[in-house]
Amino acid sequence: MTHMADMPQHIVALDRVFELAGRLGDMMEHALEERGLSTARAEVLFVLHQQGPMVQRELSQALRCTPRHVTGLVDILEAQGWVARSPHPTDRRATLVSLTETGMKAAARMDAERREAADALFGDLSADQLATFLAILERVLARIGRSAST
Amino acid sequence: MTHMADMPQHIVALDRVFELAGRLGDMMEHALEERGLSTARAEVLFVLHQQGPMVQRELSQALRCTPRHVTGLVDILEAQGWVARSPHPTDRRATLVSLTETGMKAAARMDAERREAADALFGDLSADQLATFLAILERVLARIGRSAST
DNA sequence: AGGACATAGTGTACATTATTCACAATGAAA
DNA sequence: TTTCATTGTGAATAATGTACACTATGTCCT
Repeated sequence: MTHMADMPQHIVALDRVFELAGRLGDMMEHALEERGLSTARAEVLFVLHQQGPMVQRELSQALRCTPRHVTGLVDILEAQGWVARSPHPTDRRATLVSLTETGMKAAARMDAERREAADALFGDLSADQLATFLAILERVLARIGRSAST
Repeated sequence: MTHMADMPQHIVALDRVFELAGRLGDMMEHALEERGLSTARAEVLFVLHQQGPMVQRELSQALRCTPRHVTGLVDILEAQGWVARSPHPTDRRATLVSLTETGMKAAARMDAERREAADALFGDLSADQLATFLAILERVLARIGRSAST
């Protein structure tokens, strides 16, 4: 049974990245579920807030899930009043999904909270430290080839 | 519509942590599913490899899931030959779960691959860079209070 | 010893998330 | 117009994980 002390720092770093992401993810999930949102449904709001109204097909590509799943997500979000479906102006097959007033406010609010969280976590680091941290992240990401999430 | 350039570095850092963890998680998941393992089931092997044979109740605590779920996970892992159930020597209610020879080899192999991956990702960083990176991760983790995963 | 109470594992039922496949309605191209 | 592609959705299914009830034990208390 090996003890922590033997661990090369690379592995510790890898573990810590997972641990941090896991904990942050849990916190996010918990915060979202208090508003009746799942991660996937919140992501819909996020994408719509960032990129504006969108056809379901585009949503499915942005979320990397099946069009069928988008139907389900939008069903719930619509029933809860976060988004609204409207007919596409030129293509009568397609459905345009846009944020309602409520959805817009919620998305803006969540975005603000995200910024606050980032500030609370990293805000007191020196510019140098943050730059190093970020540079390493970018470097590692580049190494594994970042195709996802643009 | 704001552009990337406006983003404070804190937020970029937060995003990159998620992006990195997400991509690494996807890679892990993909590697695991080639061996017929899900993340949860692989975690069972991981825990057993780290801490030795264990009663299902302990597994449920280590994995932070319900005892009922452990039953299901062990059912599959046992059917596939990764682990074996044996009666607890003193407590006849409990079931001891241990790695089979196959499971042991697989776990050792996966552990080695994890180390290789960590080395491939962080191996060429200077000691200073790695130390800074790690220090920031630890600091941020400490800030949000690390109760999970020991 | 006997009884009260906690604990370990599992059957049954269920919720959630996400996928595949088939299909109707519509668009686009020949 | 005929053909083919595309959009969204119904129906069925798979994977994960939970809650609750129940049996078989262990433990503790007089």
